[in-house]
Amino acid sequence: MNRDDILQSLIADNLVSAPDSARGRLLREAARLFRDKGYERTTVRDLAAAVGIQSGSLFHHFRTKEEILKAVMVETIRLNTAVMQAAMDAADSSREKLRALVRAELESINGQTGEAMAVLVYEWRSLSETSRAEVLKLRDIYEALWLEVLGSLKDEGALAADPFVVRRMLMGALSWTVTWYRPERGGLTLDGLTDQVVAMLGFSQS
Amino acid sequence: MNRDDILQSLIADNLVSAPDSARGRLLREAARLFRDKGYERTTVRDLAAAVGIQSGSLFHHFRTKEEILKAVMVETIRLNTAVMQAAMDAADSSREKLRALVRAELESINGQTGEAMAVLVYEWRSLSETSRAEVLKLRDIYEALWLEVLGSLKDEGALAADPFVVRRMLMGALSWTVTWYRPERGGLTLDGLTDQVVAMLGFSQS
DNA sequence: TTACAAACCAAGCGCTTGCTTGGTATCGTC
DNA sequence: GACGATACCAAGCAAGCGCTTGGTTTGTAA
Repeated sequence: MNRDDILQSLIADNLVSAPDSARGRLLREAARLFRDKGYERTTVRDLAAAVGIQSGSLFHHFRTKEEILKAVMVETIRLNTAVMQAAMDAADSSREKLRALVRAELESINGQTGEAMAVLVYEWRSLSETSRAEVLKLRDIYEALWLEVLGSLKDEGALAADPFVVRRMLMGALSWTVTWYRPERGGLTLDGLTDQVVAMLGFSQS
Repeated sequence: MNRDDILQSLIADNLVSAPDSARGRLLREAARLFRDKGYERTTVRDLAAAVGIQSGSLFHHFRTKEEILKAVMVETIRLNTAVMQAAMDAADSSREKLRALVRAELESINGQTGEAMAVLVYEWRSLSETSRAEVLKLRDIYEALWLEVLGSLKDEGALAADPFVVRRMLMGALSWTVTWYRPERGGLTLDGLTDQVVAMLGFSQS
């Protein structure tokens, strides 16, 4: 099951919006604007202009501006959790599973969902208390995948540090790539970057 | 030369403001507010109230709100560059230097300058183009320290991955600790966390 | 063709924002 | 004790903000 099949299945279950729907297009533009200018600096007029409607018309689709931010985050987490689950299932050994997770997360961050992932990392403070709790709950599922694999590696003696700490460190390190990694202008491919991360952790390549 | 001596010397050179001066107190409160609510969500009225003056009076000390943000960032970088330089100089081997840098950066992020460090990481988008260039230039000096040590480790065969990539990954990982590391409620001390990071990189403790 | 809901527009309201202005204490200095 | 600089207050302005409103167009299905 590849990335596109997963997306289609999530769309069918109404868990994420189709990219070519009105809602999907707005969320994509919103993610881009939120990442580039920040949530607060992005006005509802900016958002409306990006999809070619009047600012007031936005509120036919979403009740508040914050609801747009929340939707960007929720749909992104849903998609990426599913993608990473699939990537993990496809791998056999713990080492390969780790590599698959790293690779998948780098792809999420630096690929098509990159804008939304950056929003997820940098704009959580702009969420209301209740929305934040909702998003955090979804992220816990995501997090559990990592802890499972890192726990196995620890048990196998392949990992020296604490799985919990390593997961957090990796999350920071991988998220941060969005600020500097530019695959288009530079020799380092996504696979190459994955190799570097795995090597950094002291795992030789499989 | 300890942290306090370094601070005093920087104050004497007018490179950072004294913590008990009017300017210093404002910058400290600003860092706290910017971290907690974000730069955009923090109003000049919030800032003024935090130091007990009227909002208009702020503009006697700073020309614009953005100048406050920039000052927070610039002074923080100056202090931390000096602290890390000292930490590095005090260590002998490359491995010890790396440990000293990790430990010093974790202390910057999770200690007294933690609020300002978080601002540095999360609020750079709120800077104007020109201010951003200025701040980035200062950060390059900071960055060079790391590359020096990581380069040595690579030459010694102690590091498998590319120093440049490792530095970026470490920067992300260490910065990210600000979102989850809570020394006050949990067994992990700063030294313990430093151990974990060094272990994660495959270096045994010295 | 009719009926009705979804999608959108044009206009603007009420409020908050960063910042300005004119004036007033407070202070060290000669 | 007069003076100038520094630090501050009280009031408010112009602009921009999220969001509302009343009405019009578009799409869909009987």
